[in-house]
Amino acid sequence: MDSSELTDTAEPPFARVKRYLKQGLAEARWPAGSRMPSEAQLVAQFGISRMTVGRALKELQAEGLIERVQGVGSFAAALHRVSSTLTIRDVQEEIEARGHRHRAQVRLQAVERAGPGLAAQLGVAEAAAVFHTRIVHFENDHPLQCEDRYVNPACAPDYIHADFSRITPTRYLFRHTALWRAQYTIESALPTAGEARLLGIRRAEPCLIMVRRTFTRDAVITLARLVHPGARYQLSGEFNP
Amino acid sequence: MDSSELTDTAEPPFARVKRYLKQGLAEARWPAGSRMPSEAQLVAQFGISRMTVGRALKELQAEGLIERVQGVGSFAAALHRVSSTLTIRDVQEEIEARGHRHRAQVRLQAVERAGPGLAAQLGVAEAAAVFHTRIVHFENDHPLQCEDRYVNPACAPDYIHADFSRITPTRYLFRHTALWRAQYTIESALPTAGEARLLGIRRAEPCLIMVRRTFTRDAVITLARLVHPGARYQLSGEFNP
DNA sequence: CAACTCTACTTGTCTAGACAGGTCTGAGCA
DNA sequence: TGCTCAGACCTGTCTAGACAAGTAGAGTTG
Repeated sequence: MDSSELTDTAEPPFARVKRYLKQGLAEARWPAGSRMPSEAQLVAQFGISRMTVGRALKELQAEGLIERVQGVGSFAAALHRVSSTLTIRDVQEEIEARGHRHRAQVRLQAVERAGPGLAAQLGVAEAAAVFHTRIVHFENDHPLQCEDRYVNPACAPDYIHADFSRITPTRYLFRHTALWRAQYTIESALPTAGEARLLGIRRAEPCLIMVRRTFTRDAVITLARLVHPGARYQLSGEFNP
Repeated sequence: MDSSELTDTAEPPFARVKRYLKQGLAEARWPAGSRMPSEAQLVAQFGISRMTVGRALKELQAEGLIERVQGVGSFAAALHRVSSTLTIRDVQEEIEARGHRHRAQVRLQAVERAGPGLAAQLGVAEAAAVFHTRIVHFENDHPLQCEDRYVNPACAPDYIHADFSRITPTRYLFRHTALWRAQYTIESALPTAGEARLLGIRRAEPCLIMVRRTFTRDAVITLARLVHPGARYQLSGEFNP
């Protein structure tokens, strides 16, 4: 085996340029806000074409590591915000990924008339019919999530007939609607009396609550309130430039 | 003004291809998992070069909308996970972005000896000296965050002399260290007695707690516990493919 | 029937050059 | 002094073609 080919052959040119620049950024060779080498300089330095250098820079820009301004140059980003991708997964998938058993208990599946607040949030007429489900999700027979969900019948007319002990509403809606946009908020609060009962916890136990609204291109699909016992649930993630 | 140039002139070819594919995905013209048009087909359809089509597809892949397999083809992604970028901002920046006033109260700034647990988390020797600060951040004179932070002196030797009523620790560390990686967890829990006192809330009030560790390339910079009163703080975000 | 090979198709990457459009600076002019 | 404008330099985008490498299926061989 030739010892000369450690990173040479395997790594394509654009990746070499990226690695070179990333390393320089990590070592603060180009302090935040300062000017990075121009495309032309990198072309000369690495002996490759401008398209290839451009690709490396474009990807670094997409990762938020540098900022580029047409006509001016590329600059080391002030990493004043650490960002990472927060993935909102289907609760069943999440539980099974941990190697545990998922079970869902349907506590409510009904057609209701929308009150004024709900009608506004779902973008339907007041007193219009909406679907309402309340489902408790268990991880190895411990309640993990209480899912209270309203669905716009215009987007998923058969939602009310689905069997949610077999497929989660999230999965069902992914499969039967064209998702376009989603909004969420995450907060910490106490559960309602009903939620505490369904989750088998005391009313004083703090919960991580996520409220999510998803949209098609021009309508609201669903409004969901997901309540998790604080002691059993946490979001975690990583940032790795 | 010619009415014929609505989207033609302004939109570059690669963006047109992206828009075409995105729209098809949103309309479920290519259901999740199914085969998308190949590069060659798009080249013929749009009359542009393969590099340009490739760019459009590569960006859609980076956005998680499609999956590509060399030698096989491109496929509509099963959007089983809705993901969005969770940005962890400096608390001062966040408050000022809302147009409010930020004030910090330094309650502790000391050198301590690391206990076994802390030493392991910071990657220092047991009983080594570490910096410890506890700061309360106010938004318009309401306590918003209690920040309990340990810092590895090897990464920021002058941290202990900084004036944290003028600059937040987050900002200070961004400026004086080379950030490489960060980890966080978010959970809902009750504050400790001391935290409740500092935040001026009851011990029974749920809090959103973020624990963050940041790293240089080979050492831990800092371990921070950020406690927010649940009633006053929520994370929110959006997902927009 | 099983194993192999060959071929068509796909994505991954690169080149050398081109034009467009934005920014900055300094020279020349009023 | 202050204004304008040309040139230098930068990124943004595109082209036409090339080779590499992976997959799937058809056809061939043992």
